[in-house]
Order: sequence, then structure tokens, then C-alpha cells
Amino acid sequence: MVTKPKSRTWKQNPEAVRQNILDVALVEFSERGFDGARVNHIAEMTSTSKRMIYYYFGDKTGLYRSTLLAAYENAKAMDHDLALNQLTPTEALKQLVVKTFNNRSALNDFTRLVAGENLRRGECVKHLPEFKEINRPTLELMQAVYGRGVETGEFKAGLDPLALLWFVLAPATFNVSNQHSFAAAWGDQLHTETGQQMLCDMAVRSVLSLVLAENDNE
Amino acid sequence: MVTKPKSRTWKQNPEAVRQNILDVALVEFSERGFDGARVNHIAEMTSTSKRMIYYYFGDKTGLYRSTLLAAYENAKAMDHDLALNQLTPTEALKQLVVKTFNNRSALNDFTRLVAGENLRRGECVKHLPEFKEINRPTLELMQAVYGRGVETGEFKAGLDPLALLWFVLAPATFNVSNQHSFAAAWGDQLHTETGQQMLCDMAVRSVLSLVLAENDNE
DNA sequence: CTTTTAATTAACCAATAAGAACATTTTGTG
DNA sequence: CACAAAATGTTCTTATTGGTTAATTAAAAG
Repeated sequence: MVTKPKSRTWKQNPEAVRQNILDVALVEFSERGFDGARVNHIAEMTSTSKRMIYYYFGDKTGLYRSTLLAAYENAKAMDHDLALNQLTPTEALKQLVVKTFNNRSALNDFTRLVAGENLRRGECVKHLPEFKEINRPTLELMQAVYGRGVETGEFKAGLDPLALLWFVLAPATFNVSNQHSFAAAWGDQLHTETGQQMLCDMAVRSVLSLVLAENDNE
Repeated sequence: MVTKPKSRTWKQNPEAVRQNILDVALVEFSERGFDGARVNHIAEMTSTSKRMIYYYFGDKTGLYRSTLLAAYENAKAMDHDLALNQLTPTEALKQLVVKTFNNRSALNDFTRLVAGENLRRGECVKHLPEFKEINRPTLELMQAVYGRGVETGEFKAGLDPLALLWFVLAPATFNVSNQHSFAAAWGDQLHTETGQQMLCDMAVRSVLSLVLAENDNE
């Protein structure tokens, strides 16, 4: 974090200031939720002042909205950064699970921000016009992989790609958003390096078991 | 919710008052998180006054702590209310998944409260002395079922019961705590009656696939 | 080189919310 | 029945916080 010298003279840099505010806001909002977040605190952590927050984002809610949007865009860009077409459907699905699992972990702040938004019953995200648009490619990715798998006969037909996506996201998200209560209850063995590796492997297997054609547990 | 006549004369009823406060607090804390919750608002919703909250719980944090504890005790009691010993291990594990899935859904407030606590990095729950004690039976249940399954040869050996528990909790929890962002992104088909039924079925299959011995996807 | 507009600083304000103080009533006990 | 202890009602205070106002400087336009 760059601490700008708060002299009486300065250099204009709107974009950097805006981005700096968003970066800091992401941390604050993800750490304490919308209500817990303090505009004053965000201001202190930035290299600029509180006035700028209101200048660029109107009010706390506006800042929150922009923070959510930016975080989602960033996360989705990261999620979609893979080339699955050259892989077999099975291999592609594996990749998808692994990558999602690792990404939620790496994007800790994002994952927590979303958890906070859900506490608010998705009030903000629900009214964000770009929201569906941002998320569409994620489902399309799954639809494509699953579709190919059905064509090749590797996957059984008739499943709902949205449900499959759900089962990819569930472990990846739970792993981050409930780690503290889980660890407090039963210890943190699963959140060590090897523990995480194991969970990720198991997540892959559990998803594959849902689609692989020969798998037939009644 | 019983609205007590706020006359100048009254009847003492410590336990009822305490419980009433806890009930209301659960809703408020789960709805808005610790920081978002307002003591004043909780007071208004009870049949008593703010004074009583401080009288019984000391401060907001104390109330939060007690609320968490009460919610956990209630939830765990509900979770453990099943008789698995007469069932085959496979059938018992199925029951466990289904029941957990339904319970998190029914205990919406509890699930959200825990989500909020995780946003705070489990700061409260981590220092609650009774916490591990309350949660121990949950793991023991899984250990028992899995152990029996290994004995009968239905389950493959060498798995970590804690990880299995993790895979039971993950879908059940994600289903509630991320439902709003998920629905906002891709629609709410999965949160209809039939959608939920499908997810629950798939959750059962995905967990079984992890333990069933014949299952051998490399 | 002046004028206008965008970016930024610094000080201020009104509302809110957690909690404290003070007063009163109920209830169990000798 | 007196009296102390527990339970409840009422009012006030103080710190915090979201948001504003006024003044200042940097850059862009003519």
C-alpha cells in the first residue's frame, strides 16, 4: 500500500485514487460486512481522504456496490482463465473443480465479501444490472464441458449443468467461508497444506462421481 | 411473539424474559451480523426493555456470545436426533446427509448466524470454552458410522471421518448461506421444492461415492 | 496567460447507538 | 409484616459515524 505524502501540494491521479479506494474497501467490507465497515477506517487506510470516497462513490452504499462489482469482475476473470477445449471432458471438469477450489482460497476477500452480501439477503447484488451478465460465462463453461462429455459418452445425460456448477462451487466456497467455525469446532487439520490437498482431491472425485456414466449407486 | 402489556405493574419472569431476548437476538444477529445488529432494535422486538438486555447479558458482545451458544446447542440437538444404529452403514450415512441438508435449511437463522461469525474470523466462537464440547458428538457420529461401514466392508478404509463430515456440511451449508448470490447470478430454480430435492439427492450420491468401496475413479 | 473545471484538503455537523444512572416494583424470607 | 435482594421501567450521556461545507490547488481549454 503506497502512502502518499499528504503535503499541501499534490499530483492529480483520479484512476489510481479510485482504484486505491476500491482495494482498501474490499478488505474492509470483506472483513466486517457492510454495517461493520467504517468509512472513516477505509479512508485512513487509503492514500487519500474520506472526502474522495464521497466524491467518487456518492455514499457508503455506492462504494459497496462498486466494490462488489469490481471484486466479482476480478474473480470471474480469474475463474475463466483456463483453456478446457483441448482437454477431454473428464479432464476439463477436473480442472474446473481444482481451479475453482484454489481460486476461492486465493480470493479470500472476495469469498468473504460474497458471504457478507448473502447475510444481507443479496439485496445489493440482486439489483445490480450487470450481475447476471458477469456470471453468465461461468455457467456457459460448465454447459460446454458437460455437453461435450455427454456427446463423447463419458458423462451420463440428463443432468442439470447448473446443479453441477453448484456442486463445484459448494466445497470451494464452504472451504473459505466456514473455515473458522469448522476449525474452532474440530481443529484445523483440514486447513493445512496436506488437508487442503485432500479436500480438493475429494471434491474432484465427488463431482466426477455425479457425471461419470458407469457410476451407478442407487 | 408474545407482546407483554407494558403497564406500570408487572409479573416477574426471569427465564422467559431471558429466552425471549435470545430468540429475538438470534433473528437480529443472523439478519445483520454483529455490527449490523442494533441493541435498540432487539429491545423493541422483545416483550421487555433494553435495560433487561444489559441486566442479563452485560453488553452487546455478551448477548452475542449467549445467542451463538444457544443457537449451536439447539442446532446440534436437532442434528443428533436420529437413530442410526439399526440401519446399515450406507443407509445411515444417507440419513446423515439428508438430515443435515434439511436441518441447515430449517435452521436458516442458525446457518446465517454462523456465516456472520465466520466473517469475524470466528473470534467469538474460538474463545467459547464449551464450543468444542458441543460439537464433539457430531464428529463422533460420523466416526461411528464410518467405522461400522469399514468393518462390514461396505466402505473403503483409510479415509478421514473429519473430511467426510466436511463433505456433509459443505453442501448443506452452502445451500443456505450462498443462496441469494447464487440465485441472483443464475436464477432460483435450485431453490424450488424440486430443485432442493435434486440437490439433496446429488449430495447423498456425492458423499456415498467417496466411501463406497467398489467406487474407483482414478 | 487567463479562465474554467476537476481533483483534493481540512474542518465541521447532525444523527445514532451503546451503555450508564437513577428510580421503582416485585418477591422471597425471617 | 418488614426488609433485603432480584427484576424491571425511565431517562440521560458520550463517543462514534455517515455525510457536508468551504476553501484550495492542479490541470485543461481557449
